[in-house]
Order: sequence, then structure tokens, then C-alpha cells
Amino acid sequence: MKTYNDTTYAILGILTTDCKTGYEIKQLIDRSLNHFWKISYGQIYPALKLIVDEGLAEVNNVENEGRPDKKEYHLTPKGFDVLKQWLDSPIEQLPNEKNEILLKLFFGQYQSHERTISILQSYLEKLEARYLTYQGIEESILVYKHKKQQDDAAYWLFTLDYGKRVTHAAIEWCRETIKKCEEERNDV
Amino acid sequence: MKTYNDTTYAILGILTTDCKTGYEIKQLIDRSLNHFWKISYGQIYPALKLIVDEGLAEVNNVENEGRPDKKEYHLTPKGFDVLKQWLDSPIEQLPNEKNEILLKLFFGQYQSHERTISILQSYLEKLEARYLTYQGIEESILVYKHKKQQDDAAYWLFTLDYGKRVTHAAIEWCRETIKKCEEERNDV
DNA sequence: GATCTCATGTAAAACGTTACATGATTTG
DNA sequence: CAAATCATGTAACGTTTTACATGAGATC
Repeated sequence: MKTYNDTTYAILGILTTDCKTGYEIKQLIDRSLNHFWKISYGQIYPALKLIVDEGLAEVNNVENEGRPDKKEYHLTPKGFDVLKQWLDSPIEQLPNEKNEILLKLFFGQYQSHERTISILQSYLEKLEARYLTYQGIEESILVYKHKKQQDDAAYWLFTLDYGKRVTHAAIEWCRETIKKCEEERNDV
Repeated sequence: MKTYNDTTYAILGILTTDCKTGYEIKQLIDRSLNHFWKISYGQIYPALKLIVDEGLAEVNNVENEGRPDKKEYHLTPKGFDVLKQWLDSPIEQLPNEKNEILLKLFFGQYQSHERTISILQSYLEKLEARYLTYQGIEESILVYKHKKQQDDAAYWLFTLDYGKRVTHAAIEWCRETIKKCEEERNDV
């Protein structure tokens, strides 16, 4: 069977939810999958075109009073099969992070202690802000879970839990590394 | 001042260490920066060419008995300046992970519990293997630190500590999520 | 004798980001 | 009245992966 890239599978997956348009897909990813997936319109619209060309979804135009028309995409049985088949396939590789902060820290000896500390501090702030948004997302998922009795909420909470734990570990590391750098600075 | 991409800065940084050839750069990244940076030869060799063209490093050919010749790259003062200037510049964005496992888990309701658990289990195994390699790297950095009295080892240990903490958090999450899925399976 | 390590490189394809274009309505 | 939100899309550019090419010595 034909294979597609992960961007395409991500969109197929989202089309199983209430999100049916390119715009809504972007919003869902930015708001709920943000900690493990990113996407741009430059990926979404061409991918939706491909999905329709391949018969994995069907489009229909929906008039939207006082708003631009929108195109709703609905999975076909074939599209649902392709999604399930991807879900069933094994995963070979660990995700590969690219972390600019760690890259700079790796060469930290060529930086002043002040600069190293300030980079870590701004990283810490961003991590803390991210942790707070996760808590916000968690609450909105819990609300959604109570409203609609759907199974998907459980899985969304699993992925969110991952984000929270990993972010928490990064925050702890950040705080302690800043402390170590400050001690170093005072020693020298 | 002209800017380059992170791949280029990563290579400039590595040229401050004992690694002076394309091959050695690849090895160092694979072995020591592996948890936060990846690179391929298709990036390294063109980047080294650019680095020389821009006057950031100089090449010289080194004969290597019983082995192919190698090209050693040495930073110029200008190259070192460019590196330091990049190190001093602020970081705007948090790194964006792309995690295929979490993406699949997000759509876990369309998978059997068995399959979800088996994906999590293989993820767990990979995370545990990674944690072990981190411990191996840690020991080799400690050895290096004792041999040469260099400051860089401290920063290498910082980045490694990050990798260990984050991986540990992911392992814990994995174990508990597997437990939850197993309970679900038994309930249904 | 096969595979691994050392060593450098290119070309094509795949993938992703950014900037641009359009335009109406709602909110501050 | 400016800015944000809703809504779709393209083109250019930048980045990364993958496959290929070459070849000698060392290890199993």
C-alpha cells in the first residue's frame, strides 16, 4: 500500500475530530498538539489537495454568513483505512530534537558566565510559560470530556501528561544549572 | 554582520575541539550531541566548503598512513569571532519537537489497546537504551576531564544532565501510561 | 570472503518555513 | 480606525535526508 508523510497522516487523524477545514486543523495543532507537532499553512493546504486527489477525503463548500466560505474535508472509508494502517505500523526511530539552547551551552566556555546564565534564564521563563499553557489545555480537555462522552479525551490527556512531565524535568534542570553557573561565577 | 544557519555554527563550535575533519565532526555529534543535535554528511561537507569560502576556517591535507588522506579544518580568528557572536545572540524560540509516537497516541482510540501498548513498550525500550548510552557518555566525559584539565567538560556534562533528566521523565511517563492502558484493556 | 571502519564528497528528492496575496467582519 | 480573527492559497527559499560513488585496510 502507498505511504504518505507524517504531515499527511496527522491531517487524516485530525479529520476524525470536529476539525474539518484547513484553518481549524491549524488551530487544533497549535493549541493541542503544540508540544509534539508543528505545522504551517504551506504544508496544510497542499496536503489537503493531495488527500482529495488520492481519494482519502471529500471536500464540500460551506457558506459561512459574514465570513469567508470554508471547505470542509470528510474522510472517505479509504482515508480511514490509510490512517488505521499507519497507526498500526511500528515506529523505528526516537524523535530527534534540535535544541539550540543546548547547542550553545555545549560551547559555553566561550561565553561569559553572565551570558550563559541569561540564556538559561530566558529558557526557564519560556518553559514555565509553556507549563502554564499545558495546564490550560488540560482544563479545556477535561471540559470537553464531560460535555461529549468520547474516548479520544483520554489519549489527549496522555500526550499532555508527557508534555507536562518532560517540561517539568527541563525546568528543574534549568534551575539547578543556573545555580551551578552562579556558583562558578562567584568562585572565579 | 553576516549570519549563517545553525548547522554552520554547530560545526564552527566543534572545530574548537580536537575534531578537525568532516568525519570526526560527524562522530562527535553522533556520540556526544546526539540527544539534541543530528547531522548528515550531506550537510557537513557543503557546510565545511562554505566555512572555508567565507574565511572562517583554513584547510590542510593530512596524510594518513594506511588510511585515506584527511582534511583538517582550523578556525581562523574571524571564524572564532563569528562563533562567539552567535553564542552571544539571544534565543527566541523553544525547540520544536516532532514526536511520531505521541502523534499516534493522540489518535489512540482508533488503535487496539494491544497495539497502543506495544508501541509504548518499544518506545520504553528505546528510551531505556538511550539512558544507558548517556551514562556511557558521562563516564567518557569524566575520563576526558581528568586527562585534560579543560573547562568544556563542565558544559558537556550540563547538556548530558539535561538529556538524562528529560529521558528519565519520559521513561516514567511511559511506564505509567502503559499501566493505565493495561487497566483500560482489562476493564473493557 | 564479507563486513566494518576510515574518509570525502555530490545530486536529487523530500520536507518545512516564510513572505506574499486577498478580503470581509469583529473587537478594542 | 487599527488590529485581530476568519479563511484559502501559492511561490520562493532554505534545510535535511537519502542514495549514490569511490576505495583501502582491518576485523570476523
